[in-house]
Amino acid sequence: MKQTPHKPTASELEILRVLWNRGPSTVREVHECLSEKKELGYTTVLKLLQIMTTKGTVRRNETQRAHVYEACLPAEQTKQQLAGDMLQRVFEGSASQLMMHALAGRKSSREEISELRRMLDEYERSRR
Amino acid sequence: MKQTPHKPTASELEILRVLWNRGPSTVREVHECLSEKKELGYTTVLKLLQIMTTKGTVRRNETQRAHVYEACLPAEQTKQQLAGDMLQRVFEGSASQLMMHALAGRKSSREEISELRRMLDEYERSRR
DNA sequence: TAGTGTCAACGAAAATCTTCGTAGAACGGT
DNA sequence: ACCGTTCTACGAAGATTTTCGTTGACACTA
Repeated sequence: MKQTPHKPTASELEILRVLWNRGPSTVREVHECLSEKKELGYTTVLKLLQIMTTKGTVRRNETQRAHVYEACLPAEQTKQQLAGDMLQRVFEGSASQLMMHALAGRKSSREEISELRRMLDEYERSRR
Repeated sequence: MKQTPHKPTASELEILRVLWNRGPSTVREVHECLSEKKELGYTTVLKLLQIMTTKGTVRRNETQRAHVYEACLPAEQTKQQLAGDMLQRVFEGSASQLMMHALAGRKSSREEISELRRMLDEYERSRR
């Protein structure tokens, strides 16, 4: 048994995002949500959710006929894990490197920049 | 034929990092470099490099008996692609979200914070 | 209660990734 | 010319991911 949370695959992440946005949902609900963006079979979503259940990524409530799925971990925690993982694997732990490459190749508004500064201030304040 | 560069897998990324650090290298050199960190067969590295060659991730010079491999794209470009990809897939394009999650769960030095500020200044300056 | 639609379970195919073993070519020394 | 070493090429096994089709349970309704 692995105790550390599994790193979600690309497809799993799409499903997690739906669950984080909508809260606990049935397969049908998740499927409808994803179908808006891309073609995808109902049973494909079902299977993914079943696999994620065995992995412990999501849990389900079976009291209703249509089982209700829910992410085990809050969005914050998983996102943090993903960002931290990339930070290490790609940028050798340098957050400024990560930011620089994330900002490069996209037009960031002045608002975005000030938002980043504000977050830095806040982080620094809370972090002492 | 896909024109857009392939997103490297985890193993491919490890190899790319060696090539970026060392510059053009033979299989043996890459293998020795990776072996320091983890157990890995020589032919495994060879195979990976052969696959990456067909994918167009690396190119090789065959004039020597031991072929010399080299990354096709500079580190900057690939890292930027990876960071941008995560930015979209995980953080819906919000750079400040990405930054906060990257910083969370690790003790960042004051130097790192000022480095981030400096980087923002520079980005803003160049960006006008 | 027979028909229609919804649902989970199962299995399985196809694609991709990861890892090596083996065979055979090329080379360097004796 | 022969032997051991260093290489590449080939193939293949096992794991994981992604995608569905099919089946049978369940439930609503006419």
